[in-house]
Amino acid sequence: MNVRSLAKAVGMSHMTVSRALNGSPHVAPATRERVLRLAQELGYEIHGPARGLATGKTGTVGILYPFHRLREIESWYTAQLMHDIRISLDDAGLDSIINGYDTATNGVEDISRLVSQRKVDALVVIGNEVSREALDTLADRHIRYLCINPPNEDWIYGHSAVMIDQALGGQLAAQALQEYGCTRVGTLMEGAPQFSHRLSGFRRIWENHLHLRLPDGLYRSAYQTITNRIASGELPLDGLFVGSDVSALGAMNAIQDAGLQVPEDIAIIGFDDIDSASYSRPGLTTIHQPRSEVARAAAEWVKMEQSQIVVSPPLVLKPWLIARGSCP
Amino acid sequence: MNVRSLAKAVGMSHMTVSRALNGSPHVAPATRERVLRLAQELGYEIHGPARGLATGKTGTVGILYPFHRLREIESWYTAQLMHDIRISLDDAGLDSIINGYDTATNGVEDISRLVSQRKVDALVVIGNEVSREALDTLADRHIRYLCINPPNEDWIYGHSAVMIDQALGGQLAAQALQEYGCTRVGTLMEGAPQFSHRLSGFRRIWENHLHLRLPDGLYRSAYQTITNRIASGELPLDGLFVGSDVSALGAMNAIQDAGLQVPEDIAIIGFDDIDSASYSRPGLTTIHQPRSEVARAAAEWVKMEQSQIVVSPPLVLKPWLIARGSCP
DNA sequence: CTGAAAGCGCTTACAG
DNA sequence: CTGAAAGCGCTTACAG
Repeated sequence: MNVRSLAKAVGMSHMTVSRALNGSPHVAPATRERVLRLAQELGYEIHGPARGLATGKTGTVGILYPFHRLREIESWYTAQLMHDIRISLDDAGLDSIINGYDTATNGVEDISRLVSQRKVDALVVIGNEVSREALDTLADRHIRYLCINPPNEDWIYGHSAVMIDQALGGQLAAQALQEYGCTRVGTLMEGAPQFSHRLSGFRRIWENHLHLRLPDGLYRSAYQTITNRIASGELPLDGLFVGSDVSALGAMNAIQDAGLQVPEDIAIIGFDDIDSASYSRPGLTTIHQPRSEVARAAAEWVKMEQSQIVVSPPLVLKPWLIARGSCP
Repeated sequence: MNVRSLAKAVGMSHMTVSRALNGSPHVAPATRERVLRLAQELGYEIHGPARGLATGKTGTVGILYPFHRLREIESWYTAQLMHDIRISLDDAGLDSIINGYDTATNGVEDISRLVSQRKVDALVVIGNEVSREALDTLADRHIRYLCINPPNEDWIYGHSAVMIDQALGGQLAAQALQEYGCTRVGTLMEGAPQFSHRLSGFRRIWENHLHLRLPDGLYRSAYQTITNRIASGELPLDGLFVGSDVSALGAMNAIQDAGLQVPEDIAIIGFDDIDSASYSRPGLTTIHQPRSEVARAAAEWVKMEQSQIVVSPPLVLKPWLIARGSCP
């Protein structure tokens, strides 16, 4: 069943059928009606690749996230964010090819392949791990892309992006620990760029604090780091700001398993507000990243971008604090 | 840059170039070399839709999961399973379009659209929520599909499927509670088919038990149900088998928030073995579903299916118990 | 081992 | 408002 056989069934040329199917204004309303009804009855569905070949549009968007296959997708925040973006795109009538990119090589080929092969019309690139070179190359090749939560560096202002004010998030956490009456605070997080920004915001309030650096974002690394510190008596803190909720849960469990009380002995604040932040006991006080707003903005951009190439100025969204039991 | 311009650069017809690119044996090795090198240098990438139109293959697989947009993707198990499947397909050189299907309407159109539009070559349909009618229609239309964790009904044996022995999982949980010395046990889960099977396995060991039915798989429903029971003094149990880890975490928190001890007062066993089962305190004893094996089997099937349509007999994998602190 | 022809199912641009 | 021609970039036959 293709346009030609459908046209024969309707009794007109395949061009009229094509126009009717695509909602062209140059079709008599009665004609359109008949075409649509018969298409429905005969179960006609347009052939995507054929349309794609003729128009250059696929109706599909690529969603790329860090960590090709290097490690488990341990970041629930990313998983949930991708889901939100996919739903938003779906509402806009677009399908999503989801893929990972390798943060070790950060190869541009890896990232641009789906567009080069014309499997997608545009790219939504998630994560701080994307390199400036990769983005510049995408721009040079006139590839349509939107960065979600990209590096908060100055050069990002030349690219389309939706991002969260990471420094503000860190500052909110710092202010909260201050208000809770903490006197000796620490920070625990990876060294990647977004964490540096969270940290710099934190330092606007607390100039002096113990900083512990994590090798990665895994639960067990945070657990181990804190356990070791406590064992060697080197955790003289009453407040701890952790760079992600998963790490914060690891830290909180380590503290409790060592016989200390949260928040009585140490108050904890995480970052992300993933679902399980509310499943722990005590619940995890954390900095909420507005996921659905980000997703909505991404879908908006894709829709706009379909009519014209736009490099909109980066959209910066504000995070906020969610208070739960891990702080007094 | 298309095959023709590449052919001109190489100095031969576009057909030879096409053959070289596709690894046809009917090309002189030296010729192939030159073509591949120049393709690389000039940054030639094949045009996916064009190849798709000519061959009928897209190199893309659709992964469908339940709950189109009806509710949050609260099932981490499903999220992680999809990720595993995507990685396996990626290893096989296939891209993945990820989409949801609506379990309320269970419309076949909803599920078959990607294939009808030729956006994907095959479908991996996840979940117990798919209807027999939907699967039969897929078969009638000669659509290639594989069910992951489909209903454990007899009729599923006419379809390609990879599934987990749900009843065995329930039985393992029952045996464990028995070995731990529990005397009055209960079960807590939704009414959907896979849960019925888990329950039937459980009943092979325990004929008498309190059964509590959940309206859905959300954390808060389990939390609320248990909290209400305890408040009204109607939870005379020392062992509880919960149909999913998310619900089990809700139940465990409700029990602990009510001042009872896990596992001293009540032992708890969940189902799925999601990441956060090991983040809770105590850790959650649970039935492990072999996710990566399922993912690997799915990728195998897609590869086989590319050469021929096969309705392989359903593959049934065995779950096993993971002991953590929520049982004595 | 290599090439000229025809076609996959659509749409854009040009006629009427 | 409707139609005949040409083309999107590839590949599958069919020739040599």
